[in-house]
Order: sequence, then structure tokens, then C-alpha cells
Amino acid sequence: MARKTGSHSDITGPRVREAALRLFARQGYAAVSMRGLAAEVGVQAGALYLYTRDKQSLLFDLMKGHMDDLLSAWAEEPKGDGPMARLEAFCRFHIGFNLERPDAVFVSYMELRNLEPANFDVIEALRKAYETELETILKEGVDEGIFAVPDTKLATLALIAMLTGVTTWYREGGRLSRARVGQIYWDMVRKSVGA
Amino acid sequence: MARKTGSHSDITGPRVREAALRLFARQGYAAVSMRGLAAEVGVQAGALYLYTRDKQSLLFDLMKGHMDDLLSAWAEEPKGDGPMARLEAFCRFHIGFNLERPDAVFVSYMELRNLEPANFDVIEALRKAYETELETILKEGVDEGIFAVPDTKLATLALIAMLTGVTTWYREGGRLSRARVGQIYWDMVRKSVGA
DNA sequence: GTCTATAGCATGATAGAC
DNA sequence: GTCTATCATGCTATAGAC
Repeated sequence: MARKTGSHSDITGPRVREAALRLFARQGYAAVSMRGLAAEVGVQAGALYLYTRDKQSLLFDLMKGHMDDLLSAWAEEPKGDGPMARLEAFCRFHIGFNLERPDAVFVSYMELRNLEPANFDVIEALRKAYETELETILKEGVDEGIFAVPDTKLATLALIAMLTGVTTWYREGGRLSRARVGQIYWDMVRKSVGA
Repeated sequence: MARKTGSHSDITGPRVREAALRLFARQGYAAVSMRGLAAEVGVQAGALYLYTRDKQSLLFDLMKGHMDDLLSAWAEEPKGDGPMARLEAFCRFHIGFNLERPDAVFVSYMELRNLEPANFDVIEALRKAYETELETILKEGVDEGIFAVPDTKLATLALIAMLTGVTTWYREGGRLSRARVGQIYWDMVRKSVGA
């Protein structure tokens, strides 16, 4: 079980974050105690404070890391030419990225209200930047007459809500493969913005 | 501020539930204390237990009431003839109903994990029944060749996620009226299931 | 019906031994 | 780097006065 002593700074730190993400997703930030987290990691409660300043920092660092990963992964994604190709790339990227880390997606959405105001502002700005990526694609498509979208801001929020929702029901090894899910969602998105 | 004594069973009960719904939505179930709730109502903590057996019952009763309201309101909604008319009715109903009670929608989605298992099962069954209402419409439309939906179960979840998402950003008196929002969402839904 | 007071326990965070 | 022990505070729920 829990080791009694030793030096494991390099491996315990990541394990704390992994356990925190898992517990925050399962029980919610407010319902997770530092004792419970320590038990999950296999250390005593006091030892956690070697790896995080406090519980709030743990939450913020997880959410900030997730948003940074999201934006940099999208930045490096091959996107193709034209609004249609870029919209397809966005859909498939969003679904694929989110399905790889359902806990982080869940926490980043559900625990916004548990962030202290200064931390909230940081995460909110990153979330807005990501939304702007999609809205830019929609605007370009409307300008070129490829998409029929009466309000790009609303369509952006509607499509992200639809695509993100996949994480709430998708289970690995279930009825549908990821590729099949991506295909079906892309079909719906494509048609919904079509003329 | 808080009255010291008196008999107010008939009005304090509803006020407890209203305050609980507001606080649960704003801070999350786990982060709301019975002391904080009592302060919001304007009574002492002990007095709350005249109106609820415990904190869990408060959450469950709010969620159960919301789901019952949702299902009975939909049952009484005029729906028109044929899958297309019924799908439009569902979209407009869902948006309208949810925008009327954003706190209840938020709590019913976010606090599922804070329900005790037996309570969770009850709410989950009601949620499933509501989803089935939409899936039935989609199936009928597919059977009649009106809708092109490769997987009605997936489309059901995708559409509900999209429509419910409206509560996360819509603000009364904002840029768009409810009717306009309903129209734009219905346009997207109609196209997304079209041939 | 509401109050005050409190039982019994859990919490976040720190101090100091090893 | 981890442990044990602890502080100060907060929590849910109940008991009993009024």
C-alpha cells in the first residue's frame, strides 16, 4: 500500500495531479478532501503540500494545463484549405481531443464556478480564444457563401455544445467506434451550416 | 433582516427550496452549507430541518420536481402532425422550457454525481424517458424517409446537448430575443437531420 | 415555527520528527 | 520526502427553550 518513506518527488507530483483530476471529475472539486486525495495517491495528507500550494492551485493548474494543451494541439493540427475543410478538421479534432481526456473536459466545464475570480478570468480567456477559432471558420464560410449561418456567434456555441456533449455518453469499446462517431457528428455539423 | 420567531410554514418551505436551487446552481451542492442556505432564507440552520429531512433530500426533491415538470409540460404541449412538425415542437419546447428555469436545468445536469445511488436511478430514468420522446420522433421521421439520420440514438444525444447548451450563455435582455434564438436553433436542427 | 446551543466529526493547512 | 500530530475552523444534524 502506502510507502512509509523515501524520495519520489519526480513521480509523486504527476501522480497527485492524475489522482486529483480523476477525483475532481468523479466527485466534484468541493466534495474531494485533501485526505481523500492523499489516500488515492498513497501518501499522507501533509505530503500533498510538497506538490501544490493549496487545493485551489491544484484545480487551477489542471484546468490551465488542459486549455493550454487544447489550444496548442489545435494550432498544430493540419487543417486543409477553405472553410469546409477547416470546419471538418475542427469537428474531428474537437471530438478526438476531448474523447482522449474525458476527465479533463468534464472538470474544465463543471468546476468553473469553483475557481477564484482571478483564476476564472484566465481560464475564461482561453476558452474564449478557442471559441474564436471556430467562429472565424464560420465567418469565412459565410463570407464565401459556402455556409448559411444567420448568427456565427450563436452557431459557434451551439456546435461546441453539441460536439463536447459526446464526452458525456461515449464509452470506449461501446457500440460505435470513435471514427464512426466522428463521421456522424461531422455529417450533422456539415448539414446544419449548409445552404 | 431575519425574523426572530413566528409561524410561517406555508411560505418558508417554498423559500427554502427557491434559495437552495439558487445556491446549488451558483456554488454547487457540495459547496453549499446548511448555514449558508439558512442565511439566504433568513432563518437559523436548525429551522431548515422542519422543511427537509436532510441536505440530500433537498437536492433530490428539486431535481425530481424539475424532471416531473419537464415531462408533464411536454406531454401537454401541442405537437402538430408528422415528424417534422413534432421535431419543431420539441426544439421550441425544449429551448423555451429550459430558458424559463436555467437554475433547475443547471442543477439537474451538474449535480447528478451528488445524488445517492437510489436517487440517481430515479432521475436517470426520467431523463431517459425524455430522451426517448425525441428519439421516437427521429425514428418516425427516418421510417417515413423525411429525416436522414444514420443513428437515432446518437442524433438524440447530439441534439439535446446542442439545445440544452443555450442555457449556458443566454441572458435575458441580451442581443437576441428568445423567439429569435428558438428560430435559429430550429433552423440548425432541421438542416442537421435533413436529407 | 423558530431560536440557541451543542454533539460529533471532517476539513485545509502547518510544524516538527525522522 | 514523508510521516505523525495538531490547530483552528467548518460541517450536518439534533435537543430543548420559548
